[in-house]
Amino acid sequence: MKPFYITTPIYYPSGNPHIGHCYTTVACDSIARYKRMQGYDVMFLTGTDEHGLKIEQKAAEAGVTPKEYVDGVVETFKKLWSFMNISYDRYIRTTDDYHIKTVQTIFKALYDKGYIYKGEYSGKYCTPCESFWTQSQLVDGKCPDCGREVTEAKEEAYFFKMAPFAERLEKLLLETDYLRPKTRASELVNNFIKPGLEDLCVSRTTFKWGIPVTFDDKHVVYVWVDALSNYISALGYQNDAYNDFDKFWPADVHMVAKDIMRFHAIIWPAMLMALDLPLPKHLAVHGWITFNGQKMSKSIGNVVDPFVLGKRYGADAIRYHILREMALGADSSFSNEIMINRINSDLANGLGNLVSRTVAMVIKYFGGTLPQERASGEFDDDLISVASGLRERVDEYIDSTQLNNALSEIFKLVSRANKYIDETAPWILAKDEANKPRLASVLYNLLEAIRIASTLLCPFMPTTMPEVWKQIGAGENDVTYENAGKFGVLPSDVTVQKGDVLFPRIDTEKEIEELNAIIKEQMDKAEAAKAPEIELAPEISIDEFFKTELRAAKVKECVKVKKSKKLLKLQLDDGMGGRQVVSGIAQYYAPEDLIGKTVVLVANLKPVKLCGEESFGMICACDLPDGNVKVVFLDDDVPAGAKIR
RNA sequence: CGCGGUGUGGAGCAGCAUGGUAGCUCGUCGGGCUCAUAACCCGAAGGUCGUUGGUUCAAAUCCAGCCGCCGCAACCA
Repeated sequence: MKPFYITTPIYYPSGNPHIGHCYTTVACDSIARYKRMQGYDVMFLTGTDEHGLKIEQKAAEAGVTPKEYVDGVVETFKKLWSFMNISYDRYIRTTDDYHIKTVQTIFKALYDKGYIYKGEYSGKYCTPCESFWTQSQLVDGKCPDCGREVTEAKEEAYFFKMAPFAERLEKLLLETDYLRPKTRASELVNNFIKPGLEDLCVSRTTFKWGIPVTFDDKHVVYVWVDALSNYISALGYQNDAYNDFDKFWPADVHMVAKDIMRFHAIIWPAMLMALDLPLPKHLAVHGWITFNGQKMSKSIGNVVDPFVLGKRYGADAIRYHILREMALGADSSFSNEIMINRINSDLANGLGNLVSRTVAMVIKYFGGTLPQERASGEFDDDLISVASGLRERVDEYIDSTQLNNALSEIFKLVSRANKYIDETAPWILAKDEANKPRLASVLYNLLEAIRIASTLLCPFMPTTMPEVWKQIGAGENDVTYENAGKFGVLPSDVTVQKGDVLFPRIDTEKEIEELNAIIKEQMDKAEAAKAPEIELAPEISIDEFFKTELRAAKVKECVKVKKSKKLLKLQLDDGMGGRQVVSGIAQYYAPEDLIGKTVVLVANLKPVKLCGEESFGMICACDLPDGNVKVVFLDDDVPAGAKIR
């Protein structure tokens, strides 16, 4: 049997899984099931990436050890996967012993080969939090966690050399079909490879919740080497837990969402190159599921809980919806309306109703068992050709990871079958005993179309399709991949069975109302949860306050900084000869809104250069809860330069 | 002039590497049918394919400029 290896990313369990995790996993699951059906020996891997500072902190907040904390979240992930009927073959946790062993071995090997070296990591450091932050992580130039001052600091760290792989990476991205869709390849090359790849910091000394570096116990392995290696450690690379590496590596498909594309398109291949291992065949990148056009975010509270939806409409309906809506690469917008419409029109009205009316007719006209006599007729050929060519077309879409198109192709057959009923009008045939052979033929053809469609749909909706088979009288041997390519497989005296409604039609208005109520409740909760999080910065003395010199200033001129989206350049009359300030408020104020206004200037701030423009100080503004920003305006009779205290 | 994507009937999308009657799903309206989950089938309305100019017998499709939106990079409110 030919091997087939497919992976989801390992998810970061800093919170519970949402519909986005669900999408990647369901997509991989459908491909894995399809490949198994085709006869491949499939390895489908998913798991969790359990180390890092954030987990350490989350655990501390909850008052448990990091391991206890992740154990809990992992439980929830596994519950969801079982609920969504995910058929993973292996679940890797980066806290598993064998994975730790592999990571340590890899780290050492890269060090011995000279690809990892000891250097210094410099950045902004918050002493109380013992954390390094990058410039962009800082909030108001302060520690994003505690709001205190950060200092320029250096720490010892290990680095992974990226430069040696630049050329090969560029080729991989531009000249092979590794990246799917390929449209983003040039973006990656232009932004990261051409300017020169920076060496990657691969160890930390500032937190402990990670895999120790064997030859330097101050250090733990930082995310890259730890997390990405899961794809090979899970096969037993450099460990004794499994022995599947030779069989399954290189992977056929790594599927990831676009936010971690970079790591899988650049860092992971570079690591493999350094280890002299073959590269994975494909990296399939999908977009985000946006909610009513907005990015889903826990803080907004619009995160869609797959449990809630699944319980209402069934796991298969959710699986179908997200797979059918999501095109490779592009974002897809999720809304309750779209989902309910989709479920109603495709599953209830299309497929479910087709099965229901066909089975009902076999029972009504033949007591449930078709007679042997047949008569073919008009319209048969077209239906049969659509049905028997379907498997081949679906295969192609699966192999290019276009699941939405695969589904749409299958539903063309469903539509064709519904039309065939109208064309042949079985209820009229039934009126004349002489037409019984023709009638039997029509119904048989319908059952066959349903058999083929449902066989090919089974990887996508594994719970419901067996129920379809029961109703149309298809046995286990009738619904194989092999038979999905043939017409005329069911026995000619097939017996059908009336069953439950497969996909109940959803009352759109009522459901939307109820779902909106749930969403609103969630958002309120998120809002409420936010409130207690407001923490004041540590107390300061009045002397410390006076270190900040606030002065009134008049806005004389104001223009947008061309190169940036957020910055405005202001010329201020500060009563001291004037100065230039650059302020990040272009998204909230047009330049003309500010000219002539009196604002609060922080006058003794260290000058900085932003997007090439020098800024001498800053102007004060308020953050609003909705994310908006309001500049603090003074009465216009306050003279420029007046000191504020 | 940082990099890239995108702009097609009310909504969501396909078509664009190989120019030649603008297509699909949903929605709307009209009709048909009654086997079926008020489902199914047929038909119609609705688009100067962001904008300007160019190439061409012919452009949604090729070229150039402009505008809008999105993402990455950048970015102290």
